Amino acid sequence: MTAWKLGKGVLWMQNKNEFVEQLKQRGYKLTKQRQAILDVFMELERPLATAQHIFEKVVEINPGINFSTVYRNLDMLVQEGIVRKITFDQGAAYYELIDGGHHHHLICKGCGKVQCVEYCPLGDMPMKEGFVPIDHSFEIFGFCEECVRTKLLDDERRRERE
Amino acid sequence: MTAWKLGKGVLWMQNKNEFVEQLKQRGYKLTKQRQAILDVFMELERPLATAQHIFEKVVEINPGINFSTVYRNLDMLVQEGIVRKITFDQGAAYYELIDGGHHHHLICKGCGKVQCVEYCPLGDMPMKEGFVPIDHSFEIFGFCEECVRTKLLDDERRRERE
DNA sequence: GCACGCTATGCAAAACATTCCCATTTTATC
DNA sequence: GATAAAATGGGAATGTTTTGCATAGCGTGC
Repeated sequence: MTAWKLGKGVLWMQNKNEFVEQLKQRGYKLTKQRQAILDVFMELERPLATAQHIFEKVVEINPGINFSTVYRNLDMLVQEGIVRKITFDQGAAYYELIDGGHHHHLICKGCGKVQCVEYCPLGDMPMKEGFVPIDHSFEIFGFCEECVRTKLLDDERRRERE
Repeated sequence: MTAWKLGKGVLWMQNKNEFVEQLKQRGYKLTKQRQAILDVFMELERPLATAQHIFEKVVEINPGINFSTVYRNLDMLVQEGIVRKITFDQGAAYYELIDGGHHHHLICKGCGKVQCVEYCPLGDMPMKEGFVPIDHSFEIFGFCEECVRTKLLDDERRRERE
């Protein structure tokens, strides 16, 4: 239901209103900053974004917004189950909208491209007796088709040189 | 083959020598600091440890060691395929010995206890055409048996109070 | 429309993990 | 023991995230 999945403008706004209603009902105030952050999430061209990335986008809509505000609202959105926070490298955390769909990611070590996969391992996994799973992470790192081609070419050139 | 898995003292040292040989062969020098770090890894009581945790343990063996040295050697061990680095929360990264076995983790959100699971989802997952997987992460968060009991009791008490 | 209470924001500083630089020390080799 | 190369210690720098506090802005009741 976000840009990179459906690309249907109408739905976004519908969803934004839903979100706004949810937030109001839970006692949150609707500030310009929050709206800007939600807007940015709705229009992300890639599934995952860092706080930095989101901040940069939000600044375009609402110049003068502070980084703390972005972080505070990201935390809030995570708390409220609207956004998922995932970390897979030592650097910055990534955030993504939870728009009904649960999915995992193929992450290219070459170009950084992220693709979503529908398969979820939790069903196939024999759960340990007594352990109650709440959440899980599953990310696959490797090389996408284009990068494999590039890499193979590079390796070939390197061998020629040596 | 580490303490928390087999608990057989003899094996550790055997393995340490193996490691040391491997490192020497690859052109690394055997410093006191490196030995201390390896020793610490062999004796970890839990599978996952942060750089901070490792540093603290190493200091006991080799006081005066610097944090940079620990980080540099952790990087080296990861590079050489002796240690795996995993990140699942925004804080510090975790390190674990790769002692032949590939496994994933059940991480308790209550007490922080980490249990290893042998199941690996990569085989069951239909891989996207053209993508070449190199590495992956799969961590399950939830509550362990003890914490579930505690949590259930807590919830009960809370309901009684309200 | 206005005042009020509470929440959210901006700002600056702190906290934290990690990396980098460089002078000095240590290791392996001869 | 001398030497070259590699590793270390120390401290500063970096990048991300959190925090405290004064001020501003939102939503509610009048």
